[in-house]
Amino acid sequence: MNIEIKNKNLIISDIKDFNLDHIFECGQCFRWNKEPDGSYIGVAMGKALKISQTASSVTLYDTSKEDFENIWYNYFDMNNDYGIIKSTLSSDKILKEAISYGGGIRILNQDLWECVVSFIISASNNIPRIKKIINSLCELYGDKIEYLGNTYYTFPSSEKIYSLNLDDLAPIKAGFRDKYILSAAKLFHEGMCIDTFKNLTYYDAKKELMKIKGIGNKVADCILLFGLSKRNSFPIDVWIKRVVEYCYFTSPQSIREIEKFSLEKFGSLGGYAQQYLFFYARENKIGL
DNA sequence: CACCAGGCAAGCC
DNA sequence: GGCTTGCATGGT
Repeated sequence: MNIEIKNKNLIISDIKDFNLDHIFECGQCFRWNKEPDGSYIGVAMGKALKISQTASSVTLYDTSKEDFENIWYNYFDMNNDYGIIKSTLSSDKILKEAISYGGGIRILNQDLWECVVSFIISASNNIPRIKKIINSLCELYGDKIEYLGNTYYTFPSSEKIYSLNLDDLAPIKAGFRDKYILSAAKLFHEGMCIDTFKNLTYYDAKKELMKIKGIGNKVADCILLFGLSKRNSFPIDVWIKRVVEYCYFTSPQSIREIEKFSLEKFGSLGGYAQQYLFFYARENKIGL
């Protein structure tokens, strides 16, 4: 990986296993949008960013070396060798096939609080509407950012949301999930934070997360994977259930069975496997 | 009109 | 433990 600054833009050359469409369309994040020119603009970790890619390089617009090193390097999981992960998973025929479509996926290291709220909103919902609800929440209660001549909004802090009530949240149209968002804000107000989970095992961290109303088995797994770097986590949603049943079984399976399957098959790489399979299924490569 | 969408909580057995 | 039902809202 090679870095240079040119006209305030930060350009990365010699970067492998990195594809913006794969990264942003594999269901792990909700605040990145594709522009007509193929670039993406999003807000994360309190910063706005436009990012584009050619065959040989990635450009982060109007971005300092400090922001790259302090924020985006870790956010895009650049200190992680996906070549090894992919070759290990490719010993499985199905995964090898899935990786041939989504080989540029990277698991983003996202903000814990944003993950908690975003995946509470994701329950029994569809991705376009999840994005819409989160965007409304940010426009209403986030902080303004000016970037490249446009206005963007940060994800509102837990304290900001703690100061709100159900009527305040009504405009974002979160439906029955609004009260769960407030319950999460209450626990964070009472001290829950990234350090709460620092030394916990996957299972204990999951139990802790599920103290929040609105966080069950699947939502907890998403937060563990994207917000707490628990890469063995294998979130099982309707898509993953379908693709696993279709590719590895001949009949419907319980969630328990699929969890057991993931643990035995993918082990500590479960999270990566889940992302490749999700992208594979969503891109409709197997007619699900 | 019914049915579904990255599920979950509560209530039942 | 596992199974069923109601839940807000918007799209097909």
